[in-house]
Amino acid sequence: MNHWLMKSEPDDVSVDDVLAMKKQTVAWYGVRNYMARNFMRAMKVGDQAIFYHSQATPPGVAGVCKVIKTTEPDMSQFDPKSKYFDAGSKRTEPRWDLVTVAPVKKLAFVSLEELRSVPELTECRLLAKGNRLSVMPLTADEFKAIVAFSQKAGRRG
DNA sequence: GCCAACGTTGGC
DNA sequence: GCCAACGTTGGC
Repeated sequence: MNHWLMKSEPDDVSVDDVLAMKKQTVAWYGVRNYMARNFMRAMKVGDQAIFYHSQATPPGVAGVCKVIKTTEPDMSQFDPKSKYFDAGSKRTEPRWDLVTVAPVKKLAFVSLEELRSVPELTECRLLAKGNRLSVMPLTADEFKAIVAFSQKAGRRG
């Protein structure tokens, strides 16, 4: 099983629904970066992903989800009304894919600032200056360290 | 709102 | 194929 970190903006309603466990599944549409897309293509059913909120105050991790369906074409790329529309993508040769995820658990929130204090994460791309990648792999150690830090933070209150 | 980082585009 | 200009992301 592989581990991942997936970013979303918290004003994306479907994402809040996941964290609130209101939705059973969420199609992870809107990824428009080739590297992030390629990481999604490498995902397998059962892989777990840390749920990260970017553009939030503060930004940080808020939950764990798992892949329940591997990549398929992201249909929003063909919708001229969508902000994710890509005029250059052909239906016969879709450029962008999505995976479908389901919530596993909500985590006690860990801010980006706190993540910087986790020793296992010093090499993690998430913490690199200027990082913009919205989907990235984590090592098992990095994944475990984030969850453990959150559990510690949760007990601390 | 600002700015650093960096991916993408387009002229050549 | 290079690279400058441009656009977007994301932290602050």
